[in-house]
Amino acid sequence: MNLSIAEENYIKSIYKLEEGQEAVSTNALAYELDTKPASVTDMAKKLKEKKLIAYEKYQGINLTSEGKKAALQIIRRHRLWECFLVEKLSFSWEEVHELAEELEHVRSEKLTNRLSEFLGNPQIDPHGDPIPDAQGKMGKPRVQTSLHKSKANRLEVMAVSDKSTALLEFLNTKGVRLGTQLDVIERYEFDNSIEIKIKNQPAFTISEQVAKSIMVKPI
Amino acid sequence: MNLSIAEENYIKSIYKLEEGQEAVSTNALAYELDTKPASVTDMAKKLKEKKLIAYEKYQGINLTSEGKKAALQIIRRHRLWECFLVEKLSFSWEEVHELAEELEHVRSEKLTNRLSEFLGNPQIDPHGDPIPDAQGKMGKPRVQTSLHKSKANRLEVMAVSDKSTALLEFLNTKGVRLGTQLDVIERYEFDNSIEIKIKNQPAFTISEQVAKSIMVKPI
DNA sequence: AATAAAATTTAGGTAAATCTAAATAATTTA
DNA sequence: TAAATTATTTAGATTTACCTAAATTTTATT
Ligand SMILES: [Mn+2]
Ligand SMILES: [Mn+2]
Ligand SMILES: [Mn+2]
Ligand SMILES: [Mn+2]
Repeated sequence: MNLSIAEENYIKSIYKLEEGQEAVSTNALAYELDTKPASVTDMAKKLKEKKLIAYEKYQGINLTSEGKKAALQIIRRHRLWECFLVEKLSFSWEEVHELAEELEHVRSEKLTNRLSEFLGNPQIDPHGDPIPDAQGKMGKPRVQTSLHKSKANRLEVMAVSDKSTALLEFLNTKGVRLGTQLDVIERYEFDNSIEIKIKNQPAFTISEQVAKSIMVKPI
Repeated sequence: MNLSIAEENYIKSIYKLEEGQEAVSTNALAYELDTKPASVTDMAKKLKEKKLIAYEKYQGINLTSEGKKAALQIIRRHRLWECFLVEKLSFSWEEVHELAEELEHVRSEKLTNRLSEFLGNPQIDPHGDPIPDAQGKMGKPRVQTSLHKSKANRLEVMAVSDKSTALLEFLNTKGVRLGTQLDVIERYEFDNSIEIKIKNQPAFTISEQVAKSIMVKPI
């Protein structure tokens, strides 16, 4: 199955949006890919033709097992390149997503596997996301609780689900990175903002949106 | 100037074919890019519009200085990725050209310069070709003599100008690599084949075509 | 259940990068 | 130099991946 770059980007986005949901809507996919719903409908027909998705008019989209396999390969490449950029080329975690967005489209199993080996077969990427292995098997995300939902108050940062440069830069300035331990000082009901504190640093408040992006586990 | 992948491939090929020639012909470029002359004419109009080439109907193509600058950036990326693949991921010299053909299109100066640094700012790639620096300055190829033209008989292999997998694999089996020293045993006039010998190995004969691809310097 | 609103699809484009076949220009050969 | 050959360009399609505007279907709201 030879996929174009556009097709790969669709497959990857469908995989991401499918998580938890029963089907991916045309509008959601258009928003995720920064394109128009009409374009999504066009592509849906093509991907159905290629048996990568299940799709019926007005019924939303699901990956077939073929499609899932393809998605996992793309995600594997994306996350390995992110590791490479951070660990070997000293990029910061907010810089690597965009570059990996292009590097992920170089389709060579040999390259992918050699890269993985070169990096010591890493299990998680710079944002805390698990990396599928050569067979496409991916460890469950180690945490499924966001700081927003978490009940506990002594927490460790395990992953960041929003990869936007702006958010990751914000977290940099606040000293929040993977492995950071923090205490919840206060949860404000009226806007769901949270005041948190990292040892030896002044406390600060984050919005609901930020709290939803920070994945944590209780210490 | 934002170039598409197709435009970058054209620019790179024009740069390559321009060497020595006064202008690049439509047919030569079509052959190099494995496309049709009519497509080349179309693209020539577009690249002229973008001021990357000088082009008049029936007069052939030349890069402008803008175009040359672009070409050198692409070549820099191509050759740095080839180095990476060979030196860090243990690829063999015949495997890297195709992969670099894709990796070269990831346009990020920061990535390119970090990669160069990571590799120790290499000056030549795995095929013996010089790597342009960040400013686009490239050392003259260290040798311009092919084994075919060379007069001397004790020679060192400095580069291989044909990057086809088949030729490079052939050279592997014969023990010819960068730095290999060899003696010319005999030059056969009737077909321009050459019998050569590498120390401690049986002599063997190469065709004119192969001899033209091996760049050498006298020891 | 009827109507309004929202989501999705269809119809009919466009732009990029190709192609084939035909026309034209340049070059070579006789 | 006229004819033949070769090189190049033009004309007219095709495919991919988009788009806008209009039509249709689904879902939510009276
Ligand atoms: Mn991508
Ligand atoms: Mn990531
Ligand atoms: Mn290329
Ligand atoms: Mn090379």
